Amino acid sequence: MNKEITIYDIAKDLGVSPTTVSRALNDHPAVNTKTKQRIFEAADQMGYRSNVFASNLRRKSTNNIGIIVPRLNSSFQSSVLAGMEKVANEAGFNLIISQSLESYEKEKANARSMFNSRVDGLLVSLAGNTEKTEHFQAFMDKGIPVLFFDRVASQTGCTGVIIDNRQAGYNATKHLIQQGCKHIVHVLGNLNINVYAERLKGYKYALMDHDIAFSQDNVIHSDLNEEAGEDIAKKIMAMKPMPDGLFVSNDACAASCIRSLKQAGIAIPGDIAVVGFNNDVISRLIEPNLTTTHYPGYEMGEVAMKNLINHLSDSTEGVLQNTNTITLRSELIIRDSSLKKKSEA
Amino acid sequence: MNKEITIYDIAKDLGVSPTTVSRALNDHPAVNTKTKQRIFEAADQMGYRSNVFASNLRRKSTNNIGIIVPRLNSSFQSSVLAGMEKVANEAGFNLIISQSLESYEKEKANARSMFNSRVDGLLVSLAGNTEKTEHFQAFMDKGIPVLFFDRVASQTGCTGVIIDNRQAGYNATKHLIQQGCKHIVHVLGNLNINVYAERLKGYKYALMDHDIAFSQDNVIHSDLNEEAGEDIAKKIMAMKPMPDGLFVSNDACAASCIRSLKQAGIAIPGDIAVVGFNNDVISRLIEPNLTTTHYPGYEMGEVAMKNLINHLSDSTEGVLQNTNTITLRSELIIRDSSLKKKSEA
DNA sequence: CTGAAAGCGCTAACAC
DNA sequence: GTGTTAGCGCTTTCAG
Repeated sequence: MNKEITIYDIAKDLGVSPTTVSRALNDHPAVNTKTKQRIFEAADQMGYRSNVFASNLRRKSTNNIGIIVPRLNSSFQSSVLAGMEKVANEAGFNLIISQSLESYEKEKANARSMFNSRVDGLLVSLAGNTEKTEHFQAFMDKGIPVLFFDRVASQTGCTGVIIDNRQAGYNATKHLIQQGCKHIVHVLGNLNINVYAERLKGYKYALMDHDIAFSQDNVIHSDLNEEAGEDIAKKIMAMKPMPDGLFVSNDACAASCIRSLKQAGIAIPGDIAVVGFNNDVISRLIEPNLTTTHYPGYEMGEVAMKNLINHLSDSTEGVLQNTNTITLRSELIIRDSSLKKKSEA
Repeated sequence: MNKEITIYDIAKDLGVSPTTVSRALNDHPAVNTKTKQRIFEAADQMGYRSNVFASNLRRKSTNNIGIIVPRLNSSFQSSVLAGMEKVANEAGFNLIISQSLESYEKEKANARSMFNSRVDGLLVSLAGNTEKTEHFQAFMDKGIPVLFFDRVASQTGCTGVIIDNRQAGYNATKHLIQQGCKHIVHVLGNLNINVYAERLKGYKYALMDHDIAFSQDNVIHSDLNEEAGEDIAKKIMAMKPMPDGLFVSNDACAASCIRSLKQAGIAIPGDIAVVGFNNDVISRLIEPNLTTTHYPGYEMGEVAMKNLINHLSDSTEGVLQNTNTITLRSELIIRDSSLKKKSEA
């Protein structure tokens, strides 16, 4: 393993001081263009690579941004990550990514590790059972920006990038009502997660605004995964007056639910109109095509990362901190799975 | 922003030397248990956090592993990442992740950046248009292990974790033949990518072994995404004797293709039997359910990461380098989309 | 425009 | 079992 070459080697070789080399390599303006040129060439030719640690150690800043997501293998989350990576990469930041697997304990451990790795900023989408956010306090105390996306913590003073889940839930429900549904079941995930809690509110409000009584019996809690779809279908078929509308907080689950219902001979949307959430690929392929809410994952990633990086590079620290919430546009996409009437909503 | 506290502070506070503190914190055996205890308590109470850079600078090793994938927002890749993250996290490594967006140039830039970040090891799934692998030479020269997964470079001496794509292609094709198909079209991606090249070989061999003539006209090159499915459907319907079998190298694309064909009134599998690849969620939801090859993404991630970490911790450097290829089991999952006969293959 | 010198916080010899 | 010392490679005053 041949030895790493340092700015000292270059300096010696060229008969200048290490300081000058350092400055040249960092494109400092106060260095003669010619000297710079020579230094760059030498560095290149000698196979020099900067030692990030020495530099970090001195500057007390990494170029690393930490990201904690509930799961990496989720189509929504991976879109978000893709958007984040693009922006970060272009701005010269590295991404350190970890997953909480929906566990508060793991999230805490990951946050700790990010903290020790001295990330310049942190982007978080909270785990399902996270209730407190003390594990991010250390970051705030040190002035390291923490920004939440999608699954946000409202208590903290941190910025969050979200969609208006309440409105989206409202719109989805209203659409079903307008299609003539009177008895609408809502399937959702952990209510601890703002996303589901808000959609539920939207669902309730929409019912209320259209004089339909809300009943806890029409709310089904679920893991919202593929397997859960079957259970949900069973539950629905077991309901005494079978519902005529179904609003599931996730496309994959809605799709698997539709499959089970169809297998049992129930017509979609004839017997039950179904609305999903996320606008996953699957919503366009299942039959009938699934009405859903377009959820801009990639853009959310871009916006969150841009915002974080702005915070970092903004010398007037804290000024932008006032931005509390950035809400992205989401949109109900109406397809066949919910169209009982020919007229669109 | 309050000052960071260091081992010196702890040392002073406790009247011991920084060395002892350092040793204690690293759980060095040659430190009195009592002293250790005291140091841990002090560290905890003073809010100490280790400075990774100083440590890295000294030790000349990070605990970072770099990962370069073609795209983050791919269901297969995100499964792989999830598997990798799990293993790495448990072993105390951080993941620095970037995407090449299928571009050789970006892959090169990302590799360079990983190199400068001094990752301890690198995991790569190659971009579509990557033909040379010189950009990883720097790693090899420095003895930094590079391990490829899924999309591997055969030329290098690096280990690769893959599935037997040729065999999988062979099995898929053979299955179609056994279902009575005589005219089978194969849809694939960039032939530059081993994965597609190998599957094509498998397809050819299967035809040959069953005395069906191979024709270039039956091979369709595609981006294999959702939109491409429609084009493919058009192309197929335009073929003079319409094919009776279709082997698409990706589920999402196969599914969208099935949808288009069905819309045009073509019966699946009656008129055309279809086989996909990947065992994506979608294969279980499309109608008819899609015959496909189970592609163990999560396991691939786990295996690749475990292997890399073994390389790293193995003091007998290079010994395990001899492992050239690790092949995971993949398996044809037969569903309705290809079942022309009642008897299974 | 350039350089000398100090130090970021940690660890690894080497001593005791 | 503990301490002394030196130095990892860089950046940053401060002084020319």
